[in-house]
Amino acid sequence: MTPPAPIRKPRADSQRNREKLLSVAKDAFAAQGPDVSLEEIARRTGVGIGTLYRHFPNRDAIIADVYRREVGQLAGAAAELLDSHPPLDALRAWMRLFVDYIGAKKIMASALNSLAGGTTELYAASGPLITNAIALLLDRCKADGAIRPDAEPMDLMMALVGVAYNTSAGPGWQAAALRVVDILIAGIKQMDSPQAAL
Amino acid sequence: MTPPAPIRKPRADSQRNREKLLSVAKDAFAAQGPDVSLEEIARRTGVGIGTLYRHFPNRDAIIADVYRREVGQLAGAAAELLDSHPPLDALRAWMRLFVDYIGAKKIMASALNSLAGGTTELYAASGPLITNAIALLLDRCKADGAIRPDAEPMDLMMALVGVAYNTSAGPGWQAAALRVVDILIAGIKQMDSPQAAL
DNA sequence: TGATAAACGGAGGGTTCCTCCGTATATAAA
DNA sequence: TTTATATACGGAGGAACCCTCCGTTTATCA
Repeated sequence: MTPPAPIRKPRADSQRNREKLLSVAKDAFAAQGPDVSLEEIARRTGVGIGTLYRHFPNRDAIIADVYRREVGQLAGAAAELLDSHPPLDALRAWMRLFVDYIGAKKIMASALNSLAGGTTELYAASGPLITNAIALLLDRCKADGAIRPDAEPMDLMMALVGVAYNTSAGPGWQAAALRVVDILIAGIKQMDSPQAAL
Repeated sequence: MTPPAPIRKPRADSQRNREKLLSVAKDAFAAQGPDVSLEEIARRTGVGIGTLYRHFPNRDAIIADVYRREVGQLAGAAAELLDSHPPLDALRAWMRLFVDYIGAKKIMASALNSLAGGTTELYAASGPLITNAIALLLDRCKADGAIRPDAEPMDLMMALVGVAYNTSAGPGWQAAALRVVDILIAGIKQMDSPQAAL
């Protein structure tokens, strides 16, 4: 099906530029939110605006690429936590991690948010990663009988995004975020399981 | 302190235009999100861009005004529900209402979200209304012993915004939203109260 | 009916988005 | 090495948008 492999090596300058653009964009987005001027990013990177647009056809594309890796790390943490903690603890720990992580980078929150808004491309890039991570955690918890069997990954995801987004709001947000995580945990516990009484 | 009351009646055309701008803006925001062109709004309204800017010094101002009333209605519903339902039921019903209501108008979600993001003016306009509504509901529930006494209004608010924002995402979002509401309700129930067993 | 404070409208300067295309260069073949 | 060319680069430029400024119009009040 694939036509004979392309003959040429990708040009080195191209790769370099792409890399550097992503790095600059990451900082810019983190510092100024998702509305930074793309021309600004190109300028700071030291390339022409045309170069930026050749690598990333539009703003969403660059956002998606920027935070694909980050989301990957977050998703990876789920498996690690499960290795070292009982399922329910792992779930709680991961949820806190999620809130911290996303809260620190608002772009990601608005990206995850836009799950709804039509910019599906963004979600398509990283949504499944997160969903799978949550699903993994939930499945283990269910296997343990620690949580109700009808809990859906997306349910938690939706709530967490909201919490993460409002993170860093005022003083006390951190405590608030932890409280919400605990409320969610309490809410999905299996009510008639032994642990529920805790 | 106030200087002698102004002598002139406000001009009729001014009020008319302001009203019409708000109405058009409301539809435009609902249909296209918070990034609609203000010139477009002025155009559709049939006034010059200058007129729009005289009435609303910037985009945030117009958003704030547009959704101030809506939020007011939502807040009012809390009291009504409390009149006709037991506290916990009222709370659940109101939360569902919140999700539906905000979900239908993305602007409001992103406005509420921006609670965090620095655009505090937006939140200042309507945030307290919502917070008070939730506080009222929670207080009644606490008085009944139906929920844990440490539940904070903002906690629920944060989670709800996330759910609302992702509302209308894919098929099944509605069911998902209801599930999350129930998870939250379960999470804030007073565990050792009589109702908890339900 | 006039005077005038108030409101209107839109031109215009600045910024950003994204496209297009002539120029430069890294790669591969000679 | 040299040459040919596919590939990438850079930035000018048209369109849309933001918001300001100010000359013109008009609703109010005497």
